[in-house]
Amino acid sequence: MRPPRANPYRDAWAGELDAARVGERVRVAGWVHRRRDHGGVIFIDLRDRSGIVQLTFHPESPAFALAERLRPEHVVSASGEVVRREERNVNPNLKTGEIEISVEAAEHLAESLTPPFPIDEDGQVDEMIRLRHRMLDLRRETMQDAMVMRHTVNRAIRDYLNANDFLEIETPILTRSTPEGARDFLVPSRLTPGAFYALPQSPQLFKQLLMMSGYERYYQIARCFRDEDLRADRQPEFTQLDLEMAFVEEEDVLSTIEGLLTRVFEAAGFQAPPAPWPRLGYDEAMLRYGSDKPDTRFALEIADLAEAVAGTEFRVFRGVLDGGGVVRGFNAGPREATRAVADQLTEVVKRYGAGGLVWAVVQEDGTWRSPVAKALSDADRTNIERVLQAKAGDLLLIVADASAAVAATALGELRLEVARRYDLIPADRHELLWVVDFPMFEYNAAEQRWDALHHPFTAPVGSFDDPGSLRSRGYDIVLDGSEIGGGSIRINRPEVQQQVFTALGISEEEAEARFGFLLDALKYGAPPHGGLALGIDRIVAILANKDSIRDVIAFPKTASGADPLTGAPAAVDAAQLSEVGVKLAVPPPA
RNA sequence: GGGGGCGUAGCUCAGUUGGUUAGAGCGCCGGCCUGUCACGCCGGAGGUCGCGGGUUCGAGUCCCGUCGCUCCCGCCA
Repeated sequence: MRPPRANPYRDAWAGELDAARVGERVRVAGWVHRRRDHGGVIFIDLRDRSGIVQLTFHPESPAFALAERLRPEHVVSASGEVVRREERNVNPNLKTGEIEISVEAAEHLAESLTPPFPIDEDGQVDEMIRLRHRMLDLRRETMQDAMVMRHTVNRAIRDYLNANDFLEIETPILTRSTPEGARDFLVPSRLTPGAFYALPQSPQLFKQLLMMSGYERYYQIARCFRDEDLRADRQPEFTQLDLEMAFVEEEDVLSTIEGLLTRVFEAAGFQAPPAPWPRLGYDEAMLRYGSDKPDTRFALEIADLAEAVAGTEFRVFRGVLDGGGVVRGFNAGPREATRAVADQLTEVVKRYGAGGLVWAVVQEDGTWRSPVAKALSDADRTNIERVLQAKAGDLLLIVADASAAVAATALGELRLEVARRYDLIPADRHELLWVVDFPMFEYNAAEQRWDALHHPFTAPVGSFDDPGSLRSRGYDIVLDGSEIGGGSIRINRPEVQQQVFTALGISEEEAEARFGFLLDALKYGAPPHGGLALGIDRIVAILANKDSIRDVIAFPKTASGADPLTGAPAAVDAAQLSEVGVKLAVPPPA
């Protein structure tokens, strides 16, 4: 860090002092991190953003009386000589451990209540308490590191895109509902009582309009809002790098993002695998990994077993196959599968809708230890072993289900569970890949209609005569089994856009009412264009090795959408409601 | 909307089969201490056992309800 401008508070960063400064007089300022009072000499670890330095107060110093009153988190400015510590007093655990400041004068700038939890340790404190006192939580080194990491990522993004002729343009926060599929946050309009703005789920339509307006390359680090239930990796407001390019096809966007993320990784201190990264078809991803965001840091690949058991008499397999279902499985490797383990693994596949799990351990004599050992013929077992490349001791896990999607998801989650349980995920490696060739639509059986898998502005490939066979020009980027972004080449012809709306069951009138402005824009010369959005919170969480994106957001919400620091959301007074023309149908919260 | 886990001192936790006055470590306060760096030693304060109800002679402990936090399913890119 550059030296701070000298003023009455300080002229040096605490954490950057070193032996080269010995003999100089410096002034530092910050918070009391720890205090060690030896009666005759008092040591204060002074913390600022740059780190920690030890202040030494001797009894003959005029500042000694002040040091006796200092307590953790008090704010103090101190000046004195940088002195080299005697050899035996050097602290090798401290960056500034070779020196200390012998304080000659100090000013007590602020006192502090006793903090509700320790600032100087990295122990697990209840998250509710951390969030209620977030200003203290953010003082902790691990949180400062996370915020710096986030800044580093944002800066690398801006540097890269600015250098590649992108324009940073802001789009509205008060807008109208965009059809990303999630519930909107609504803001009542005072000037048009009874009407509501929606907070953007993404800047999707605006960035497309910007392409049509001729800006060609746009980006924005954009706040997005979705009123859905929260998770460790989902907040009601989150941040995306939103990006769009005109006159491009898939490969242009993908290679731009590969360059960008390589740069971001480098800035964060990680080596990204060399680009281009693998492009994996959606169908293949679902078959081999049971997921549209496969974690390829470990193998455990899923294989189709329909052929292997084509001649089976085993009722479960026979019934599923005859009914058009699938039988798939994977080799979990040499595992000691106790009854308890098998039960727990079965629970996993059941949670995702599968009827059950077939498991088997191949024994030294070639027989199977398995509940279904007797139900399967020698040929069945031999064929399965061949496809799954089974060796003695291997645990084989098989799911049969009428629905290929259910079997895929169940096995995909089981694959992750096995990897976690047996510690098969290398902690120090990062894997990036693209998933491409998504279906354009998926059938929503409950509502008896087609839904867009991506969003309705994604360019389709194929014939609308069979909506289920249409592919989209969409792509997702996956990091270590987390979807960190996605995008597509968009529709740039109005008649195609109308076809998609029709296929989705959106009438011309409704399309006109909701997205008339987009359809209009398409009629005035829309260039081919496409782009992508990256989830900044998730990327930073992975790079900072945090389990929850809350740990990389300065002021996040709890799982119930509340902010314990400010008390949001909160009741508002009657006059405010009246001004915006809103009457409550429920009593306001206390 | 559904399922799991958790809630005891400021923090992290222990608390037996339901049994007297609810404990520990850290932190805090006071005293001592001139080379510590998780300083040390001595002493002390600090509790609506989340909240409400019930069972019981007696509830931190059992039951019912409720609130909050959290993880997951649904939902959501």
